[in-house]
Amino acid sequence: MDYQYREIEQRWQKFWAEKQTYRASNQSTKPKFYVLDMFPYPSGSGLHVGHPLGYIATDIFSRYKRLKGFNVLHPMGYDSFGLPAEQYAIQTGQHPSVTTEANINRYREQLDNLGFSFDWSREVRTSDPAYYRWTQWIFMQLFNSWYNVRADKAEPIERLVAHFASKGSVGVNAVADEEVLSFTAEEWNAFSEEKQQTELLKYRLAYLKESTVNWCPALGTVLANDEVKDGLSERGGHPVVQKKMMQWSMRITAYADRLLEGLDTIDWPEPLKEMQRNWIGKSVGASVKFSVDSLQSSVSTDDSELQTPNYIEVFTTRVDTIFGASFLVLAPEHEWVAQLTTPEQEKEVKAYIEQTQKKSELDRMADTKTVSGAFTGSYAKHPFTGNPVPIWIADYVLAGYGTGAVMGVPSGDQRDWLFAKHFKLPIVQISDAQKDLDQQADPTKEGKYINSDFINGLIYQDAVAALIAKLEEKGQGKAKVNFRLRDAIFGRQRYWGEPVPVYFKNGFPYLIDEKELPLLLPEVDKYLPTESGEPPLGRAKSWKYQDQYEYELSTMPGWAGSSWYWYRYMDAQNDHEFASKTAIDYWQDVDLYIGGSEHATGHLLYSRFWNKFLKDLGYVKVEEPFKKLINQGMIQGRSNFVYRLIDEQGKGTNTFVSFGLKDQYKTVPIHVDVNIVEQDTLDLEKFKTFRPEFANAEFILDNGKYTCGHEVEKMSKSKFNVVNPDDMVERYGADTLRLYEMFLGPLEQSKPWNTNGIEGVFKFLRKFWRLFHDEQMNFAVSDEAPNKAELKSLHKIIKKVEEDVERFSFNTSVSSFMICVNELTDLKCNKRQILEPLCIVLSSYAPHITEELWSLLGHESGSISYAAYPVFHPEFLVEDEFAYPVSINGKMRMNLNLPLSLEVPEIEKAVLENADVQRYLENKTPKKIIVVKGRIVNLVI
RNA sequence: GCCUGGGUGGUGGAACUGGUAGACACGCAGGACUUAAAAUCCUGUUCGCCUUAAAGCGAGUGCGGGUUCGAUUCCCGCCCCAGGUACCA
Repeated sequence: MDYQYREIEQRWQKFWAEKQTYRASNQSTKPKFYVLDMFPYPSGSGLHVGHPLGYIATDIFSRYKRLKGFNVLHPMGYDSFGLPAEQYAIQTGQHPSVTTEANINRYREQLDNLGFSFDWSREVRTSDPAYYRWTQWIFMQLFNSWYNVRADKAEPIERLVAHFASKGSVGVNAVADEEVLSFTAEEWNAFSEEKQQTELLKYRLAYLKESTVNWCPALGTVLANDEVKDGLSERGGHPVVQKKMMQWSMRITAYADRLLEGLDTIDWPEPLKEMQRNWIGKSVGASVKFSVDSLQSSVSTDDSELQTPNYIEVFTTRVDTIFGASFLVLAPEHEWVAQLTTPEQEKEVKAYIEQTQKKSELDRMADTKTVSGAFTGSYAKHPFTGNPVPIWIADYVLAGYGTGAVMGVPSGDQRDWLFAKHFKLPIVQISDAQKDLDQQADPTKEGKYINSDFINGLIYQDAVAALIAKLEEKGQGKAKVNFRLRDAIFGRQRYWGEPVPVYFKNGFPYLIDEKELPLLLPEVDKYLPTESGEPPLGRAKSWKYQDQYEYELSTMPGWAGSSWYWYRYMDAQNDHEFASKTAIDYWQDVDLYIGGSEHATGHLLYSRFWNKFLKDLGYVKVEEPFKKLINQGMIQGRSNFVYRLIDEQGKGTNTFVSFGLKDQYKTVPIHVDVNIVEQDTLDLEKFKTFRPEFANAEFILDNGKYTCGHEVEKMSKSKFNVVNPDDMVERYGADTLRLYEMFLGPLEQSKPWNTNGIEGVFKFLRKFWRLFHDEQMNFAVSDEAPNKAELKSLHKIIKKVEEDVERFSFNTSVSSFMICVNELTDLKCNKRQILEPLCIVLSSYAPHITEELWSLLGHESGSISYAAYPVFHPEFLVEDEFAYPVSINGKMRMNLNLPLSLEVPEIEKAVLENADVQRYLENKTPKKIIVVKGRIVNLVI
């Protein structure tokens, strides 16, 4: 029989499903290996050919590890809460669960088509109540926890309450809101419940607080920082504005340091780690107080808590440059600008503030060249010299970072330098190593300090230490670490998400009882906000706790469900816990995680955060959940174009010009469906039916055919460049598609999809199939003993695939398979002792064809999936002769066959005696002869 | 600007620790089989020069330099492409 890929593939897919071949057990004597894919959001458009790239890689790896004797966990599921289903529901009235279900079924069909070895008994869906019940449960743990800095971990809130009740707020070192109260134990115990709850909320890891949020009016919801790109929403590209709202947040900042340090312990791509480092944005420096007399005197208020202090606090990473500070700059939004502005400067300052307010966020970011600012008229006092330092405002200082105020050191910072030049402020040299200060700032840390009072003559480290000590002594500052990372907003004013398991009593949030989980998403009549602007859950009838207390109306953000899902796979059916202790103890962490780099500062950061939290509470074992991570490259689309001739009026005609001739005419390019183009040649008949307007199309051909132009773009329906994996499977089979996607190039690299090369891989599989068959296509395998050449071929591939898979170089394996099959074809090898192990080696890449041949080889009951990977024997690769490349002056001239047993002097002799070598030498004696045994010979004349 | 990758034939790419650059495919050209097509197989294919041919010569891994017997690989300077990021003090 010829290679009937469709029939073979469907039969084995059914076999695997029925026999549950890939079901993993939580108990095994084998070592464990956990291979995870980033689970997909099941979108309405289904999978295109780019989506399975990572899944194919993980599947090859999983299958390989099974052959190597590992107990492999390789699960799949769906991140099924999210915006698109809800937007669709708003438009059609269709319940999101209905569309989601339909999309999932479609995804499943497409995934099954590719022969993945997923353990589907562990499937998870984040929108399933049996799943989100545990997302809600984790939220409750976060609400019930605080971060103890001394222990450097999260602890139950009861421990904090106990501390307050016995010792008051003294001795508490927590990551908390800024404005926490100081109180004694007696005071705490005398607080009303409301006051106690208000105070505790400032410590909880999941907390409700009025904060400035990214509000997206078009989507009617708030967004997390990572969901906003350049002032627009990541989904849909709608404008986002800043707004103050009561919002649920997650105190991820408590974990900033651990999130940063953890990066050094995990095997992730460097760019990804760098992105997380930048996102966390740790700056080590100092905060320094510059006293301002005018501040205190200008304010009079009785409430001591609200009293304006008599200083401006700045954050700097270069406290060593403090003697070069010739001015202070505040953000225009800084809260004391009005109080600092003198009557004479009022007009100027007001005008400047107005001017900056007019600039949009985008303009302000884009325009970094123009120097602007205004003088407030006030002066601060330099903490060491006591000299007056003028206070300015300028929009290059951001209100949201640090303290919203900086000290201007023009000799050390380029922005300060430009500012000083522009406004003619003094530029003071502070180090003997600084150069060309009339040209630019010189931020060097080398050299010794000058013009710097008591640090004169010191080097950088000593100066910083001396300054910090002095600042602390004077109470004018301290060493400080600043983070860019902000707490993550956790509520979304949307319907299709996990309800927050919280109700309100007297305006204070309380958790529902754990026994009442899951808190089910209620039915609503419409998926829109209420008339009064409440989130959609406000429409639900009798949506009240114990029929009297209002539930929280926001739902959780998309990242909630994906921040712990890898644990659910370990024990997906558990009704009592999110996963049992035994399961977590066994599987521990993810050994290999593959997915896109777009999740760098979202999912991958939140997941690490929740994981660390769960570890603090003792629920999980490891500090980092994903040991090794690989970003697969994006598969871009490759669009094809036809060129429509346009007439004098510039109107499109009915004639289309082939690519090679288009420059001779006036034409416009039009996207054409890549599925009616082969090797860039257009199928003219199919084109006429592509769109009704093309029915009578005429063509100007080039060499009798119509050649299309092409361009690399994002794969999308509107560009007609979407290639569906189902079509590929139909035409070439899943094994071919799997091999081809790997053959395309290195996994991490982004590349355009191009179907052109797939034939080569298809041919390879058929050639492989023919090794097992005679001329009449009857299965024919001999039991003859293999010869040396055959064994060499086999053992080369055994070794190569082992090495390639371990370093995720899947593309080179495919080439090597081709070489191996080409060699065996030339040797006319049909020997069982060669072909049987070869089948095993290839089975992780092409599971269907190898499974079929495996059964034809007589393994009728068992699947090849659990065969043992063949053992590599180096002796079969040993050669006794080697074709030495002989170079003259580094240029390769010839090959010389010599026995490998020869030692260096013998090789030298043999080479020099060779007639061809002599011809090149032209009777000269070489100055030098380099011989590397088994490698090369180089003669220098 | 900064950070991280990367730049190799007509195309995708290979060359893992410095040792025969272009493996393996696609495409293209030519040929075999066939009434024909498909399928399959064979030969050639980095560029340039020379030659009837065999062979030979020269150049060549973004550009310019360096180290080395020998550099796609290491070092210095520059250019370009992709991704990330930003008045972060």
